[in-house]
Amino acid sequence: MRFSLKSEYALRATLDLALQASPSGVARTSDVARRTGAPAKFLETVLGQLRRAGIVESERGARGGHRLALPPSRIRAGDVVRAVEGPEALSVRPGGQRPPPGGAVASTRALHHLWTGTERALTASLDGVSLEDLVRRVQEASGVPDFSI
Amino acid sequence: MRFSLKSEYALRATLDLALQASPSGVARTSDVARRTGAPAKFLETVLGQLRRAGIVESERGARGGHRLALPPSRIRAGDVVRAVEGPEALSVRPGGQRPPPGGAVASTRALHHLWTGTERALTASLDGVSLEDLVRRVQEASGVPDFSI
DNA sequence: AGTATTCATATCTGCTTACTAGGGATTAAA
DNA sequence: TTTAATCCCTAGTAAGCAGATATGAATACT
Repeated sequence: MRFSLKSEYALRATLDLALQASPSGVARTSDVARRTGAPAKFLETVLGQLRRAGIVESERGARGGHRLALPPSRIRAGDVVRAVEGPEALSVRPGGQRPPPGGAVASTRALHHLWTGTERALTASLDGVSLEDLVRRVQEASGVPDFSI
Repeated sequence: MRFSLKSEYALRATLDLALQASPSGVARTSDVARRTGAPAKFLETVLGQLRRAGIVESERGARGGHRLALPPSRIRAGDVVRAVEGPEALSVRPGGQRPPPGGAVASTRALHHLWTGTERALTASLDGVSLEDLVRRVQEASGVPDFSI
């Protein structure tokens, strides 16, 4: 049930762009890659997905790069994850949209609620945190060691 | 981020055993398989994992089969999932136990909180529902069509 | 023109999921 | 003793996903 590293890279990258925060400036993929620890070539495709999702925007050519397309307060962690993992990223229900096998109607229906509740909990957790919240966390953490982990 | 069908089968199977509820009786794997829609041979290994986890117990030989090893009120959905998927089943943090790449310390730490909170939400959701709750749901559902889906 | 950068697509290796198949050993009821 | 069942192990397979890597085209600054 792990999220993929791709989600982690996407979150680190958007958080990195939020922290750089030169308002009109863009950051090169290679720099973001270095700062976030993501493989540069892999991050390139990740940033492409984020762009097509409208979360970042890019400038091409020499001096090109990426910047956030929205204020950090309007980008939720869930948005970033869905952008790179697809709209079903937060669906936990096993087997996808497969129809339940004939005999198991009653128990399948009872379990339906379980999965729905789980999905809601997951969504609430990731959509309850914005990039702005994460930026604040990073700023609070610098200088003040965090022992609450 | 889906749970595997194995988890679904394990939950259907334990729920099935809870519903059969002939107190000292056991149910054959083939019968459970038929009622839950799980492939019989696959379910055999699933029930083996549940037995080794202490959630079901078995009797061998003719007239053998499985029954719950605990009262339904003491078996949580999360227990069943962990039994078949391993103790890390509810960890969502990407990349497993890999140490964070050097450059990304600040953002990695901020994201650590995000994943921890998400994990807590997931765990709370699955450990907040017992087999007894699910049995009640099934019983309420029989006769009373459920439109809250 | 030359260089730096993003953009698009394709490819690759290894791992996991969800099975299917088969068979031998053990246990217990009839 | 026969039969019915769990237990345990091996093996294989088709499909998809994870985590990259490769190549080249398009674009823009100098």
